[in-house]
Amino acid sequence: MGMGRPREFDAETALDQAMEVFWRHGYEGATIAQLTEAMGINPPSLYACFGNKEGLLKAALDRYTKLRGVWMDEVVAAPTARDVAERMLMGIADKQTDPANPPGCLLVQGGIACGTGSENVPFELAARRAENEEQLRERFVRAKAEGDLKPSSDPAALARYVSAVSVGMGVMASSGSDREALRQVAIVAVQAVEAQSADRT
Amino acid sequence: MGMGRPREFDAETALDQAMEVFWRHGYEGATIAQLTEAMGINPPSLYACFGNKEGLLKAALDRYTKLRGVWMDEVVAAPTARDVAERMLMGIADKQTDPANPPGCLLVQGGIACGTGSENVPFELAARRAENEEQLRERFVRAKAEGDLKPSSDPAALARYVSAVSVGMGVMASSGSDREALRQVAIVAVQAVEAQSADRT
DNA sequence: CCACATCTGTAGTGAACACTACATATCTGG
DNA sequence: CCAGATATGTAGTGTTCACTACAGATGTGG
Repeated sequence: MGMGRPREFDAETALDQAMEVFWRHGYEGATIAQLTEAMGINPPSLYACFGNKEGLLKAALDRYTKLRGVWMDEVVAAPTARDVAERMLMGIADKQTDPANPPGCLLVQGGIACGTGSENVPFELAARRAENEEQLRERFVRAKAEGDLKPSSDPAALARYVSAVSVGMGVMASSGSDREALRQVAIVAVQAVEAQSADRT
Repeated sequence: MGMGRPREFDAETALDQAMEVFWRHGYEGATIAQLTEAMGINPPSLYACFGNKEGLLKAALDRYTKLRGVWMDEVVAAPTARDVAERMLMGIADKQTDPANPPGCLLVQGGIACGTGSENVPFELAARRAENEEQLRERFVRAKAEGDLKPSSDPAALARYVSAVSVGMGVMASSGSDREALRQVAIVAVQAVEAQSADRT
């Protein structure tokens, strides 16, 4: 029994191309024709490898969040809650306006609303965003335990807040806001975290 | 020359129904079949009255922003910049989780990304959001002139910030966050505006 | 070199979509 | 009551979509 004809394309490279298409056009806005052209393959290869359009999206999301996870680890490694927020939001301002990628964030741009048959795509994206928020929350819980955040502060609320600002910045970026505008938002946003921080002595 | 057969449906009532469909499913997710059913009319009546799907969206947006404008006037009537931000963000937390409407905000839920032939829809939505931001900006400029905001503050950046938080809350609401979660975000967010406010003497 | 398994390209499939032709119905002005 | 004008309901139109049948190509194990 032979092992069959080998695949002629690299799955990860193809995924990167697919990710960019979803990122730029959203889940429903991206067509199979656009995806296959960007990936340099034909539809049967796509379906053999990823199952269907939603399977391809999930694979692209896995890749996106994996790359993103490395960066998030650096973010939460900042010494204080305030620095975590600053590193996160200023980093997002830069990343979401990086000309190497489509503007905004795949987890937002990918789809807030979808039509019949794709209703679970928005929830899939929300679940990925929730992972980021959870990582922030744990970091802020630690910050509170360390006395970095005030005893009156609410780590979960802070994490939700930073996450909400990130998402808002993503929408702004996708609709044309430039890097400077996003940085201004980040700078203001950090001050709310600063207000929850214990005084330096 | 007669005036023709009169319309059998009320345009504003029909628009309210269409608005809800766009709000819940987004521009591309909403189908003409869903829209006509919700509006209680048939496709030819829709096209005779609104031109096409995009014309219907714009009419629905006009109605949405008109209703919203009344509320925004109340928001900017608050005595201080901090109170403006609080009234705005706490109000949004409530409005975006009002069971009488779909969750989130039509200006966000309507469409962040759209496919071929609808690329201008996201920009149309962004333009409407920009109107809100401009109204906030003018209010914050006044607050700075009145000494309510610190001389070092940047009214435009503050307005962008509040607008960004609003959008982020809209995305959260549409993906299942409850009222309490949004209120927590609002409470934290207001503290950034407070940090830009002059000390009360 | 042959049986078999997997991939690839061509060329479609049925379904859903936005939109409309057309006949009919209901109004106004004369 | 008639002519013109506009609205309505039925029943489509062509297009685009995600997805796939099929035949040929390319590999492995015996």
